[in-house]
Amino acid sequence: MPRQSKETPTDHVFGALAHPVRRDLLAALLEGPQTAQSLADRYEMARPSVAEHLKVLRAVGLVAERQAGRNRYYSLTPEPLSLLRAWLEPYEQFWRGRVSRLAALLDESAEDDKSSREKDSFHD
Amino acid sequence: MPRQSKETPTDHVFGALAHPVRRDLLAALLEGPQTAQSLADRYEMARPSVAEHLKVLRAVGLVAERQAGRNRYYSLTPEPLSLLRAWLEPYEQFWRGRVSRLAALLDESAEDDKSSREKDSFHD
DNA sequence: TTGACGCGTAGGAAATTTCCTACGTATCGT
DNA sequence: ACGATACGTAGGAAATTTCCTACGCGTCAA
Repeated sequence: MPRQSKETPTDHVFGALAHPVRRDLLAALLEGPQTAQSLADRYEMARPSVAEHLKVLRAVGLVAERQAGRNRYYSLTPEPLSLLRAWLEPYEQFWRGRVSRLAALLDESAEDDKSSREKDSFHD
Repeated sequence: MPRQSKETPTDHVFGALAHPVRRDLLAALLEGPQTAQSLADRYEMARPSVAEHLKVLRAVGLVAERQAGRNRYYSLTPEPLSLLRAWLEPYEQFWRGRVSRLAALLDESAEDDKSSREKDSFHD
């Protein structure tokens, strides 16, 4: 059964980044535009396989192509990664909340717990 | 062929986040600790399947378990997401660089490089 | 033009992932 | 103690992903 047709752009970005080879390709493109062949040589992978991965990256807008004669250069267009940053935000907020709550707890317990020297853990 | 045993913690985090259900589970845990059963009901999925996903999340440290009698509560521990933020950084830097380079280009006409074979310029 | 080269995609085999039911273990209420 | 409940995991079927070779199209250099 197909998963669902209810995928958001963020879902697609996560899907594109899910594969290590695709992340490696993005990292390689940080150095500048490359052809599929040069990328394939670099990763000891057949060119068509690299092309397939690049197609996935292009579908989510992480990569752009520029035709130059019979060569085709792929370049990095990292804008969609902002979706990833946006996805991250609630969790960082959660994390900050947890930390500050923990700090408050430590503060209180430091006042209440002057006599105790043991390393009591409070997560169990 | 198994891909490789050379996976970094960042690779594992990306792998854990690759599946929409697992991202949904994390989102649900933002509201507080939950049992596998309540999460399963919420997503119309069998409990063992949810348990499997939670196992993956736990393996990368995104989720913690707390036993309470015969119930087991899963809670969010988003620290590993900092790896994701770190991964993001070079791309944001790249993006900022591109923007400022474009601004510079608009400001002044640049000199020609020594690329003699072909014209190689940004046509944007 | 012709032949060599770079390219994307089709088609399919192999590996992986996902999700279920069935089971065994531990805990709660009576 | 006893049954009901919550849990994790095993085992396997189905879907998906990944990667290759083979092919056809367009481009460069003569």
